[in-house]
Amino acid sequence: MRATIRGKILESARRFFFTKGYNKTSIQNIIDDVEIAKGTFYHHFKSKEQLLDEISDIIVEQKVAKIHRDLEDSADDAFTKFNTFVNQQTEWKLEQLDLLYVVLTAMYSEHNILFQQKIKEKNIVRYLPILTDIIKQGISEGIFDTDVPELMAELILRLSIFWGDGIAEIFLRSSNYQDPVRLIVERYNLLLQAIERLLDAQKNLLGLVDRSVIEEIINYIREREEEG
Amino acid sequence: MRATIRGKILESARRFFFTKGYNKTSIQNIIDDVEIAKGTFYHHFKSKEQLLDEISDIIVEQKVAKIHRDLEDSADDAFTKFNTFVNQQTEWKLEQLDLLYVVLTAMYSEHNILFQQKIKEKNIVRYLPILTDIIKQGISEGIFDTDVPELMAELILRLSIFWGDGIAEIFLRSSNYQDPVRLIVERYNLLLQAIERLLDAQKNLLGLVDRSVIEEIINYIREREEEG
DNA sequence: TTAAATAGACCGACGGTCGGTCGAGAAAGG
DNA sequence: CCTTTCTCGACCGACCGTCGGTCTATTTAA
Repeated sequence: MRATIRGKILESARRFFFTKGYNKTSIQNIIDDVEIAKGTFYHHFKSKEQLLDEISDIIVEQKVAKIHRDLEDSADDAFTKFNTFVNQQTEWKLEQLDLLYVVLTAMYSEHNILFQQKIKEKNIVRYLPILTDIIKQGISEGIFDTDVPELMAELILRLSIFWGDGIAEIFLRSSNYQDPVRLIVERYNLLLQAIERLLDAQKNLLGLVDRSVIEEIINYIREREEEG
Repeated sequence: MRATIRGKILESARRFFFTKGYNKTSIQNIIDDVEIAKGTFYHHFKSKEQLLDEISDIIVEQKVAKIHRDLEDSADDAFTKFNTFVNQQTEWKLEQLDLLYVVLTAMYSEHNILFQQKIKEKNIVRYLPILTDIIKQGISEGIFDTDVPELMAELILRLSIFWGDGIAEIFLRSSNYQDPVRLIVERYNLLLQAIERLLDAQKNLLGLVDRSVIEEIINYIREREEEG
């Protein structure tokens, strides 16, 4: 599949979007990289934005597929499932630590807002049923309490995503802060505490943050910055 | 101020951004409208983005100034101040009902994501100290409870803003829903309930939603849509 | 006289279009 | 069964209009 022209375009564009940003990536960049002509590109994609849509779809679908794999046939209680759900979000960051700084920089630049937004929207749509199920299970197990599980799931998703923006900003400007690790841990913990309160959770969700993980990431970013 | 070329440019651009969107508004549109030449524009603004920055500044500052006026020298308790703070956000919508549909459509189109984001960021920065003060007052009055008032204020702001996106979407697609008013009231109330839980509020913040207000807005939008 | 303001021709880069080439495989003819 | 003809669509790249932005000349006002 990746051997086809279409696949090569997607692959190349994805790399460009993640390193240069969507706006800053020109169709010319992509066709030079894949070594095809303008017309060939527009034979396969009707517009630059269609390309963006397909790529953001692929990214979200890959993540969702992994969550489903992690959760399927699980006999875990809602509390454990919730942790699986949360941890899955940070796993990628560690696996791809060498890419994280570049990706975060590109993702949160002004040239990538559309890409960012597409992924956010798709994340909400795809994660919503998963989180809703977990919350409903938690209600029936008596550890969560809310009248509107689906709406509350959406609220928590939106909060987490938008809150994540603030955390990413600290990552990116970590050299501007005295103790970025503390700030991030503080923020991360507050999010968990907030979710606890929102779900009226009977079990403690806190203590999930692995401080050393955040230190590792920050140190990595610091090194990268020193290198230039 | 509005008689100067600079003021006219800002005024014209603001109108274009709110009706056509930032991306779709060309410098040519603006200079044709104000009847000046390219060079004149670039004498006053170094880039299109600087224009966007100034306009989003103006918008946010106007709203913040009004909140400050509403809250200054107030002897109200935190609960009342919180209501003032919340209501201020919906007042504008009613005052400018004739513009609301156009503005919402433009604001939430893909051609205006940057504008949207700039305003959101500036909203957070400028509202944060105001909300923080209210929460701190509430803590000292014993009606709110949180260890980190400032962080919690930021979290609530981010949540409200991102949640507002979801509500705006329903407004815009209200003809697709059986009962958009119910959906919006439901969502609005959930936000208030969420804030209550986040602040561990001792007083009830609910019941603040004026259902008739939302009905009025929806009906107005419906009429507009029927007109074409 | 000089500095600020205004003008508009001009530039390169961009996303997107369009007429056209060309080779593989189906269809038709022997 | 082989050969010729025809059809299809992947691929090409010159070209277009639009855009944000620059530059230099001219006007205006202090």
